[in-house]
Amino acid sequence: MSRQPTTELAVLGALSVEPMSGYAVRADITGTLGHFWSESFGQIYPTLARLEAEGLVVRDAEGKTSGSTFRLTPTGRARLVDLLGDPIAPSPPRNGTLLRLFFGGLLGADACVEILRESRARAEEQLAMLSALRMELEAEVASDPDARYRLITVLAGVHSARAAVTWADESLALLAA
Amino acid sequence: MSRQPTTELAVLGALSVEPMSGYAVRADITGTLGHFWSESFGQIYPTLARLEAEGLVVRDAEGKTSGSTFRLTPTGRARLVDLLGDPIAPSPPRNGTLLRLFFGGLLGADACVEILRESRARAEEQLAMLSALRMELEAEVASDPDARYRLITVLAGVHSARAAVTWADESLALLAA
DNA sequence: CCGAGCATGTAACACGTTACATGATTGC
DNA sequence: GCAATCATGTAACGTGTTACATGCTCGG
Repeated sequence: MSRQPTTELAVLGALSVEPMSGYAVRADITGTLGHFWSESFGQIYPTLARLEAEGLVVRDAEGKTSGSTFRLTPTGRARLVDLLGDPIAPSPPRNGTLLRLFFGGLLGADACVEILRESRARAEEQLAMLSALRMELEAEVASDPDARYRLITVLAGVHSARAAVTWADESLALLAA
Repeated sequence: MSRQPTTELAVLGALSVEPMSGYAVRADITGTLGHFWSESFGQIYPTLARLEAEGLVVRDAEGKTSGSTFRLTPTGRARLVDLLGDPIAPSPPRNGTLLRLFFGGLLGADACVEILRESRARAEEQLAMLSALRMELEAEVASDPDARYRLITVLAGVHSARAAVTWADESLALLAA
């Protein structure tokens, strides 16, 4: 495996919006990309250090008061565009819920019903949250065409959550029959 | 992290259907659970060795002719049911395609359209494959009620693929506007 | 006899999380 | 003053993949 710079991509992407501290990068990623991406500090700080060493970001140290602010260099921005151009190998699927349901015969119908109900509830929550986000973004698109890209990622979540709800319902009906 | 025995679960599950070699376990997982699970040899063989040491599986060595066959012991089966009972922590989401699209403004609309078209094509393929599987399983359910559980996992894939197709279409329309 | 597929395993590596350690700043 | 949050980092660990090494068997 010739190295898959997904964390690097996420970090550079976050910094492309505006310069910020490592801590803020993490907050930004959990907040804004939260429904389809995640990073931990243990990844972010080493990555930032490496990016700094490679000249893709610079650190504006503000004395010793608060932490430093990382800013994308022109090289860094170019690198980001490069990375966005490369296709990302899809990660092998690993869905623990489906794995359990597949062997549902050993577990019993009641337990499976429970699993499905939980899945449905989680999906419904997601759906509500993302639907709200979707409306916000749809309003934003009028003034900022680039908001469409953010809207697209939210739409993916909406469709996926909706599918999960109808799947759970259909499956529950199947087990009830 | 108190250890997440997902591989163990998958291996025990595969062996619960019928005894087989490690090689066959891998083939079974890629074939039958392929659309929502994956394991590599590097995981399977060490796991089998450990399970054997713990007395959860036994190895029926057939001389030196072909490889050995692994069989679930009663303890192993009990352990499988145990594992199926435990809730599985959902893995943090990491969707590379959405990550790229989120920063689509830097990449350009044409490239994003290309990404969406590819996603759509992949989803359509999946949909065709799983729809066929679905029909097979629906026929099977009449004679074997336990086939419902396998059907449920296929339905999940069908719904998810369908959602992916409509999402891609909607997003393409958004970028065309 | 030779190549394809069956079969088993190991070693190196990549990736990611959790837990820990440490300290500054800010609002109550 | 104290708690919460901002901020930076490291170390240990778990988990998973890829690549390599090795040998058998069976059909053509």
